[in-house]
Amino acid sequence: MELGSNRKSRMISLLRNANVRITDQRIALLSVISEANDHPDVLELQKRAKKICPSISLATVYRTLLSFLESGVVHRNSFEGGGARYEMAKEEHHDHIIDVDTGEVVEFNSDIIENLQFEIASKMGYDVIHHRLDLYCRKVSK
Amino acid sequence: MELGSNRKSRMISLLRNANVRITDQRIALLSVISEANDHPDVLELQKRAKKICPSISLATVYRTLLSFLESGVVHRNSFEGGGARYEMAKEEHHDHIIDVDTGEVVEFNSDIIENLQFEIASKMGYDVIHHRLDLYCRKVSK
DNA sequence: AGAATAATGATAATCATTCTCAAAGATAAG
DNA sequence: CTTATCTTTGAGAATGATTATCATTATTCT
Repeated sequence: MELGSNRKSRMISLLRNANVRITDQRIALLSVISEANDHPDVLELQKRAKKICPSISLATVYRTLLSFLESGVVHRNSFEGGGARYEMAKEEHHDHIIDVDTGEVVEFNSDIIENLQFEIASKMGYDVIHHRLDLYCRKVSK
Repeated sequence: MELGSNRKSRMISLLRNANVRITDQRIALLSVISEANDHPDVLELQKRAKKICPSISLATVYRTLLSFLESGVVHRNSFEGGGARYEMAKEEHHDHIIDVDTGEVVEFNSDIIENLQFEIASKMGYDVIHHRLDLYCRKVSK
């Protein structure tokens, strides 16, 4: 599979900003993550990246995800059962509903909850560095 | 170390309720967990249980924790970094503040947040099966 | 282009956890 | 209290996810 040169140059400039070398595997992975609207795990990301860069190894996927994580480009979600799942970092924080039957993930956010968290932590003498709210749910049978 | 017979018989009756055979390792583990007011991991639990039942193996700790988990006697917390940490199940749900510097865990609860969660899930067509809210925090430097 | 430096692929190592199975222990019936 | 039955245990192997190692290859700088 070929990557549109428009998309490709967007990936390259993102990588330049992150101050890392431009490689085919990084372009492929970044492209795949930014294209995804689900929350794929490492194996799924490798599978998708291979369509663009067939040689990409699992080690490189892990390494690259870690560096993306550290530079704040992606977020890592460690839900119960199975490995970590990744998504593009977004401006506003959000939380997750995980469908316990299908593994599907949907996002939501609540400023009220968010503010209550900071209030509670503050009252107890803490600054919140980061936080996670996961709702393991089942679809309501109508 | 010897277990007071008072404590011991309390453990035994808890185990009888759970409908499992009474063994020294189960008595030891249950005693250690119900005594703990921190959130120990598996290795720490084995270490503490060994003081009461020196022969207890890691496999048995894992197995027993799983059975306690399934019968609802304990809760398992999978915080970031490191293995799962356990605590006695309590009547009311609570959430956790994890000190990112020390690993120390403190509990809190907020009915308002709790209710908002259910409301949000419901609005999106889901029933909440279980949920977790973890605040990774740092102590405010005064 | 060539030297310097960083990234890659393959695989070994690590860590947490679960599985396997023979031996030991607990429970139930006589 | 002894035997027969069925469960649990301990030791170590197996698994799954992730990270480390290292020689080879690719990227960047001059």
